[in-house]
Amino acid sequence: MQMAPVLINEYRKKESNRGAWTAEEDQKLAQVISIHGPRRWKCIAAKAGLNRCGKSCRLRWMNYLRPNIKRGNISDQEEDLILRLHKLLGNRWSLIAGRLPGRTDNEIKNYWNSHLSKKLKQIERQNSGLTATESEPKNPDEVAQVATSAANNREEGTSRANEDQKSSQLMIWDELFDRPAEGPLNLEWMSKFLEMDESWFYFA
DNA sequence: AACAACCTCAACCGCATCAGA
DNA sequence: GTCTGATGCGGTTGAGGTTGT
Repeated sequence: MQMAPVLINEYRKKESNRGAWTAEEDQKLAQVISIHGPRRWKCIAAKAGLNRCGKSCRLRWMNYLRPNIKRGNISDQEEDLILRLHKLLGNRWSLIAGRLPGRTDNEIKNYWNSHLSKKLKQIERQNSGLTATESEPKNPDEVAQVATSAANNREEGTSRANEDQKSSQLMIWDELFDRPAEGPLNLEWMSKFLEMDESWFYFA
């Protein structure tokens, strides 16, 4: 039996709450998760008395209520990292988010779609306006390097001690990132990269 | 002030994968 | 081996806010 779209929507509305979460719902959800832990989302939704599906509860927790969620603007360093990781991993947002503590895959995906994809397109357009020789990348990282040069420049204001520490860490960092450009992606390298401790990504 | 166009981001959807029965 | 429910992921949508005319 085929339902008209409007009827389907009405039916769904009666089934469960949809749309933005209220503070009350957040509170109920957080309370139940604090007792039972973040699993068995269907049960959690029922226990919290929320007229929401488990999936919706999970998403709300993962993207908003979870502790240590970092909210607010993406820093230059984070943007640099996203660009590099996206170049490496493609649209594997959860993997990228895994290397950015406190950031969610949804947040990074949104940031990419609204900011970075445009930024890259703009850079590509600029490059296409140059001569063939000028526009030819010096190495495969060029696009990301151009996009992040401003961020790197801003780092000049940091203290000397931090600079020394950064430069040594960046050498290793760059070595890791440069390696795949030399040839096909190396699985050993990839797994090494993905297992790296989060602290590698923050030089503060 | 009013409207349109654009932007941002929370939330939803469908599909794939995993784990347990 | 198969089924089923739970979970995770990436793509997409749409409401609300902002900016431009």
